[in-house]
Amino acid sequence: MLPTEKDAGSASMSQVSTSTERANQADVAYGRLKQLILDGTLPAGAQMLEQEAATRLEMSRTPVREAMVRLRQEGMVEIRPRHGMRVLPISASDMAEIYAVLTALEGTAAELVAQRGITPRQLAQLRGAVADMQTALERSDLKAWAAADEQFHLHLVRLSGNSRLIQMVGQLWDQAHRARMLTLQLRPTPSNSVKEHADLVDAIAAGDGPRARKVHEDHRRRAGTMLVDLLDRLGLNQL
Amino acid sequence: MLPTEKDAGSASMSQVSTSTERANQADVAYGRLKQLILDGTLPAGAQMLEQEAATRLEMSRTPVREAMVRLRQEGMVEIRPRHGMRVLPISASDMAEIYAVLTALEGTAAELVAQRGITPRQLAQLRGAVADMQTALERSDLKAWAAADEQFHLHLVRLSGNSRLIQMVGQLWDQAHRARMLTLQLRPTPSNSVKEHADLVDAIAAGDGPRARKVHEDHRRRAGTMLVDLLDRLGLNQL
DNA sequence: GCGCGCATTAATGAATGCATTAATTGCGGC
DNA sequence: GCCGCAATTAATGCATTCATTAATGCGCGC
Repeated sequence: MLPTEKDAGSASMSQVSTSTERANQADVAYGRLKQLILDGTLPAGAQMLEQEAATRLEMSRTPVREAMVRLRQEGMVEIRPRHGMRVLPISASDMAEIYAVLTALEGTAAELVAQRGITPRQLAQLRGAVADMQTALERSDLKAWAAADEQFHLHLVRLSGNSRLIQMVGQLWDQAHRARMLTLQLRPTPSNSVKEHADLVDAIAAGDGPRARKVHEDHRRRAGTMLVDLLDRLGLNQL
Repeated sequence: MLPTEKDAGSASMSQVSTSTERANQADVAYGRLKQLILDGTLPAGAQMLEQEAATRLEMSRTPVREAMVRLRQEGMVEIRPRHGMRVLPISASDMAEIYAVLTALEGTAAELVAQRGITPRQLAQLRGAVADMQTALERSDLKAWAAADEQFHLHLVRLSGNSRLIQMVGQLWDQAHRARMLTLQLRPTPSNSVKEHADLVDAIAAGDGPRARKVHEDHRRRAGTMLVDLLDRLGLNQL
């Protein structure tokens, strides 16, 4: 399940029907609603009734409801009878929670990748993403940096080969996505980013699982702490 | 969200309607179907059509379908058009995957608990579960041991206070539950179990986060390895 | 203006109906 | 008996309908 164009900008690993790749209406609704949330069209706290969504997506309420149930299970929305779905805001404490779990999961992913070993092509992919990050920073293009950063992490987690870990990480990314994008221009320049990622790639290339894990956990922990402090300092509680 | 009687034997943190605690039919269907899976009534590979489930649960297909979608998202079943839902079997490699993620998450939970500190009452709860495990082992009652073990882990993860971590761990527990129960009488006597859990409680009581994490990760890693080896050795691939 | 009670409205959960089509069955030919 | 094809059946996805009831609006009294 690779991201399609529909998922551009998102690390979501959408679940689709098992038997065929023909998208049913529920899948369409899920993808469309999720996109609205991830790209900020539906901001934190926004509500949308089943019938509104159905009208907007030009389908009946049945597939829309299924989509909303799925989004609820992913922690993206809450569903309140007579109020439809409401996009769950992300507070600083949510972010702390997300990053605590992400640190554990991605650290494990890094360790698994190092243990499994990595092909030259895969290594080139990771190094390529690091190079993209460097290029972006030289141009002071934070947006491109974020995209390259995301690409790096996506490759990394995928390489772990643990489907459950991949799914869970994807879910957390989606929950944090909007807040990360909204704070992108507010955060300090990630000047150590390139070095940290490169160190991780080195540890992986050396097959050093414990080191890869530590390097990556430290990286994720620092990023999380930075974001949480930023949200706290700016009093941003509903992103 | 505490386990209700309906969830006895399961660590599932079921998601219910937000606004009221009045269970709607979809919630009922979800709980009932999940119970059938967890208690082995619906074994690995078992299929159940929407209409069969609807008939059995004495409701229409609509809430049944929602329940199946939720179970699918939790990794408990797959849904194949015209074949209904099928209970996903757990293989040795699935178990390896589950335990790799559980080790990461529960290790983090242990660290969080130690960092947050713990009340005397909470400490007594954990020690109580350890004592229950000891009592069960003295009686060679593996079933009681498993229940006490599960209670310990449930307390531990809850005490982390990280709702996302709690939900994810619960999901993995549910996926592994049937396989763990089915192999309970096949596995070696968990003779180090009491000591390992007691060591963990000591680390937590001492507020030693890194130590708690390490003790618990080692514990979980060993348990996972033991189970995976057991499944491999016995050629059990569809539990 | 405010609060309360009643009437009305609308959103949902669930049931039902329908169109689509995958799966099964039956038949004929070899 | 086996295979292929056509007909039939049945499971699903989806749309529509209906009953329930929470939410809203309105009117009245203070």
